[in-house]
Amino acid sequence: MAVYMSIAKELESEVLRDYRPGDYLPSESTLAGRFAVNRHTVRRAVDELVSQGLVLRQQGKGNMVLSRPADYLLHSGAHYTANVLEQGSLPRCEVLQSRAIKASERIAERLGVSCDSKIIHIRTFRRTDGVPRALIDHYFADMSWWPVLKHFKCGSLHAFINKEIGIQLVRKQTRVRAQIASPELCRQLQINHSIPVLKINTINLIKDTQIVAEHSCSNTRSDFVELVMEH
Amino acid sequence: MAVYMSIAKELESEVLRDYRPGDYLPSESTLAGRFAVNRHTVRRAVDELVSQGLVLRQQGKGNMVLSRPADYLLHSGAHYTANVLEQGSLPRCEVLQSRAIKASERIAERLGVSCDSKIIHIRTFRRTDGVPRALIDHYFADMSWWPVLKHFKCGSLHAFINKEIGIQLVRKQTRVRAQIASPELCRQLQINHSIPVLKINTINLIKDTQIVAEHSCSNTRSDFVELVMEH
DNA sequence: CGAAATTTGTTCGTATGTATA
DNA sequence: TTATACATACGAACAAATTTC
Repeated sequence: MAVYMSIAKELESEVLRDYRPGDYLPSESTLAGRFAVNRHTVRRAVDELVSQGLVLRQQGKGNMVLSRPADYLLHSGAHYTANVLEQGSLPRCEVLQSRAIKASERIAERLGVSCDSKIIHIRTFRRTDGVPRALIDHYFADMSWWPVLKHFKCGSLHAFINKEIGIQLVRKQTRVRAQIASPELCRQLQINHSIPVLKINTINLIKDTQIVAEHSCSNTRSDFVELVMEH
Repeated sequence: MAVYMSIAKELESEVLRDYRPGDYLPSESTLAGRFAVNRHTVRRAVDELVSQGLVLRQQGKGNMVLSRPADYLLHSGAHYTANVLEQGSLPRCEVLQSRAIKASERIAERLGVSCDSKIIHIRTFRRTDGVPRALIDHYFADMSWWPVLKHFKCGSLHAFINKEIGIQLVRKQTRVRAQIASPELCRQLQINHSIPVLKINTINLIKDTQIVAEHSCSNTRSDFVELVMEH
């Protein structure tokens, strides 16, 4: 095995055993001295920890140990299980943004409206137990809902629509993919860049019709969440 | 901007414009000559493409351009979409391993059998267009299927069961989560460690009964797969 | 089949730049 | 301002995997 790999493994086990989130590793020069290798070799080892999401590099400052990444959490069996159908219907969420916008090409296609049509965009944020869990963009095709929807502040969005507009939404399609989180999303979800996010896109119809009423796009951190579908 | 970054961007645009999946980049030495930098610098640039999932490093062989990765594909709308229902039913897969084993605690629970029961384990591997796509472990509760199942070599597993045993399997439950790929999985799926894998677990019943016949666990590379569910 | 050439992978050494304390 | 720590870049050498002859 390459020298840097064995150093990486040693550092990893030390970090897991002796360090707490927020602690700093010894400087790269110090580690190079300790392992009697060139600093490049230590850097390559630390690279491994960084790509595992265990450590954050900060120029001029040091290499900080992060809170436990995906792998460790998932094996703890303590993660949260979410039903894919519940997007938009969960009671606990807060509105980050609520506005009328012009539909982008992609959104317009999904909603089945013409490009540059005015649509409603509501961005919500969900946490459970104080932990940021998901950031969801909801798009609604029918601008006549705006006077009502703009007053939605928190709670269950679909329940709000049902109560205030008298319309029930049903899921037509769900698309799921996974990506590494963008820097912006990392900040918002308070995760390390190495933790994947589940991108869950839905299309919702007005019940008993084929009319597309809503398109939602969620970014859900994958380190605590497992999607469940009963067929 | 760092030199390696500008080289990375130049290479990225060239790859997207002039290369097709399976093509090889010029050797690192050649690129170093062309850009008049040290080979380390070119390597660092190629690292960027690798971590984007655009290029695959192969020692002794070269740096291969992969089929379009997440970002590009997702925006082009041209990426591969997989229906979550098709796990086990797709025609193209090869068997890596086929054996009778004792059920682990976790698997036994999912299959609804007692711990240490003998069960069937079949590991299959799926590629499309020559690109590794998923590695799937299938577990079957009924050992009486073994004399038949051990002869399954390739094709569609569920079609094989239907034909040879006369039993149709239907999906009961699907669970999806995302993780960073383990080093072993990286090798098998030929992906970089920074690309997440979708872990898709299913429970399948014998049609028209509540008997659990199969539990499958797939590891699917997420850089060009999107799961689609029609409700 | 085996040796040589090619290509990527690792490690050292050295130097300089940039961010932070 | 100075010292520390990480970031980038060059050069050299050898190892390991693959292809070519």
